[in-house]
Amino acid sequence: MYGSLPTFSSQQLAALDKVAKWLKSGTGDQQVFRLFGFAGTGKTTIARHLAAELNGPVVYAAYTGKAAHVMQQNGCEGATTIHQLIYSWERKRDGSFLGELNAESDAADAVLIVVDECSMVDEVVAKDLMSFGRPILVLGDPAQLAPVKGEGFFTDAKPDVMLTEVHRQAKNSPIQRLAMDVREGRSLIRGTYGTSRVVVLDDLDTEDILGADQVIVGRNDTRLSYNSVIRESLGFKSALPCIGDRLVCRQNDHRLQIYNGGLYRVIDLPEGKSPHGYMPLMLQSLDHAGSREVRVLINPDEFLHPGRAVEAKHYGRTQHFDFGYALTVHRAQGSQWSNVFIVDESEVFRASPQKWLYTAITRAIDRVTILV
DNA sequence: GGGTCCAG
Repeated sequence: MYGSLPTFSSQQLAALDKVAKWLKSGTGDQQVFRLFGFAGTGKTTIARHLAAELNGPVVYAAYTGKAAHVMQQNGCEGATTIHQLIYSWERKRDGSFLGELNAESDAADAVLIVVDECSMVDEVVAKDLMSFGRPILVLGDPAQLAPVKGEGFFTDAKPDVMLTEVHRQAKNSPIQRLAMDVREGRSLIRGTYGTSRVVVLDDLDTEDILGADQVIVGRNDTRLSYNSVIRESLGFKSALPCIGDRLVCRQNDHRLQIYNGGLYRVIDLPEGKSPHGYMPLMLQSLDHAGSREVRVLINPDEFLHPGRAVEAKHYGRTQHFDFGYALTVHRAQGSQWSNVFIVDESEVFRASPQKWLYTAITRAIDRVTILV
């Protein structure tokens, strides 16, 4: 198997060594091992490599469906949401769901549980996961956004290992430097940094926005207005999804294997009647090339009246999407794109503006344009 | 004052 060994840096090798030592002898005293690192430092690669050497089942999980899906893409077999892993769900009379800890969970006899994007995990879920008494390796970036309510339970304590060398972008790339500036509290200065730019409205060209692989904003209001403006520029006339439109999924559907945060292109509007005026769409995933098409059913009302509450009986029968040209940083967390356009709304997030902007910038691999 | 997540 040596042929398939990834090339590790000395920092990564030291991390591997520490985690391996913990696994070998330390998990009785210390249930949780915190392997932290800035975005793109190779945390999952290390975890997967260690898992391959273990005798016994390793389970992979993340808080969000999207993060679990990204784990799968990175070779973490069977990665799932923590909710799917440890709870069993019962439907109550009013249509809501009651989750109970599932004693039969695969977590109960795992030799190791690996949790990615752990900055999003809150205290309740973290403690439920720990109640199985199995060793947990948590991966995360303490500089990224915490859950909306409360603190990140795992990122609230000191890391056991902190990876600092970024491999996602080229070393000392402009993106890395901009991200570091923000992380360390310096403010961004208007100008050009390689192919990346920090701009004000006057510097802006439509192509900066339309040419980006993803637009990232802070507020939902901004997201909706960017979505409309971009759709208008692209020539879409209808308020409903059209062939060629870019959509983001808003709720996991494990049966259809679509996940919240997943991006899709509308490739067909199949003819045919659906009950209640539901609208069938044929979609192609934009997150990985060559994936199969998926047929979903949407409720047009969710597009015609965004923000209006949807009746429960309708909700369960359809899938839930929104236009995906612009995303909030909160929903873009865990994803990455080559060329990202950011509308800097960090000042709105008063508790942690630098975490907001850092998370936004580190979504970009090759190029970022930041409108300040 | 602003952002989200999970469950069939």
